Amino acid sequence: METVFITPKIVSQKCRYALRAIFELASRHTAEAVKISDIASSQAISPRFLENILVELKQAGFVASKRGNDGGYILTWPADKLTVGQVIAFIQGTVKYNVVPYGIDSAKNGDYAFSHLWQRLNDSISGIYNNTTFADLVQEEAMAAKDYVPNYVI
Amino acid sequence: METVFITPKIVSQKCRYALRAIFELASRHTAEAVKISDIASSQAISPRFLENILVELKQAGFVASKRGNDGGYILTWPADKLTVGQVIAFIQGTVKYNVVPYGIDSAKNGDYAFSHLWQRLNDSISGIYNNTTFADLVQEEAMAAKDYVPNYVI
DNA sequence: CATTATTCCTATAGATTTAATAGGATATTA
DNA sequence: TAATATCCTATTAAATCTATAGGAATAATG
Repeated sequence: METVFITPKIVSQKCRYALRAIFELASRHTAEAVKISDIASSQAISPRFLENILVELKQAGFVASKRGNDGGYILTWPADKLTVGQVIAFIQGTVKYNVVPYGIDSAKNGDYAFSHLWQRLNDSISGIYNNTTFADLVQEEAMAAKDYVPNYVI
Repeated sequence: METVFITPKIVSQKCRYALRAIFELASRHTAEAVKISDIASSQAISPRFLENILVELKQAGFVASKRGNDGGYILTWPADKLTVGQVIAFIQGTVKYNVVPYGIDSAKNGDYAFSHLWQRLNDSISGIYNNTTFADLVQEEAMAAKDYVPNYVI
């Protein structure tokens, strides 16, 4: 039940909230806008903090908003086309790294070996991020929560 | 030459210094103790900062030290038995995570799907960390720097 | 048109983490 | 005993992260 993670905080709290918010929108297969307060309460996020996050997600084009009485947020992407990697990269940003090419004397002892290690690590993480869509997550959650009924043909 | 990493600071500066210090010890195939100042200059690390790091690495048992005039540090592990994962876990610490088991209604919508995602991510990262030894890194660096001559049998 | 409910924008505060420095104690060798 | 190096503890400066807050803009409703 308890797993030890070798990598603390690979994804920030803010980023996890962003993912949860989009997940929440994706899991409600409705055309109606969902209010911040609804997302906040069902995902246990501070409403005021979530507000800022949603504004950012809107500026990135992941969600659209409607103001006023029946306001709220909707997902602008099809859930099976939006990956967690896109959201994570937007919220946490990316880092540019110099990868030392093979066959060249590197400046410091270890530059090549370590840059290659970090690159392999990055490729592995990116592979997971970019191949996980919100549709995947929603489907997985539905199956786990047992409210998934497979399409048997009788 | 420049690669974009989706995960900023997956390994802290301090941790990278620790890895570099051990790499430096591993790459010098000598029984003599290596001084902090030597490691610091060849790896471009602040000597005073490195000092603290090496004391920690000693307490973890990765290195041993000798004080006084001919003092310095030596590696206590065989380089092909020590992985980067062991060092990273010690320096950065680990995080315990609740993994929601399959088939149970989770407390919040998404708990299962996300905990599974984080677990896959952790497994992937751990796989790389725990299968990369310092001997691997030293060999890779030697090949890249072109001072590696393969053992051709003529 | 006023009211109400909602998102939007900007600023800021508090806490934590990280990176680095510093002083002096301790040990080893010559 | 002098010189050189590691050892231990404390501290600081900067950056980052999390969260809160005030008030502006917008939309629906009666």
